[in-house]
Amino acid sequence: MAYWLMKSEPSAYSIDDLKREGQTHWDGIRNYQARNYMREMQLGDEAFFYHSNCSPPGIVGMMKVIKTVYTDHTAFDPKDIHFDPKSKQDQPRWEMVDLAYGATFPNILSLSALRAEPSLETLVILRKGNRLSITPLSEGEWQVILKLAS
DNA sequence: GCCAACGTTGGC
DNA sequence: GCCAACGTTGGC
Repeated sequence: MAYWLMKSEPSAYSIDDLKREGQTHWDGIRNYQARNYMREMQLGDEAFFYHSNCSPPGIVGMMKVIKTVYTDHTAFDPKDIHFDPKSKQDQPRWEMVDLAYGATFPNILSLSALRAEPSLETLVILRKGNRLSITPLSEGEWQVILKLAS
């Protein structure tokens, strides 16, 4: 089973939103590498929910993959903020997965705390300027994150 | 295929 | 608001 890191701006969609709704479509991903990672996601995989572009940024909880990748229909909707005219009905360019709420950490695992952990120095989110909104985690990384979060 | 221009992300 | 990083686009 794999572990992932998935970012969202809480002003757009937060862990509290997910907790209230129980599950969600992870739509709006418009980055090829992130999409390709979603294609690798398997049922039962776990994902850490990272709040970005907020104060403080950090990992706030966990989710579980409950539906593997399928067409992101929001790309077809001209009124949707993530509309992409290059994604055609007969040849969709973008995809999404479904995730279920798992847990909210008792304390946010802040970016600064993650940075202070030497064993996480290669964690992709910590690389300055990295735009990837979805990244796979190595076993060493997710184990340390779980330990720090408990 | 190169590369400059441009847009987005996201921490600070 | 600033700015570094970096993905995307398009001319050639």
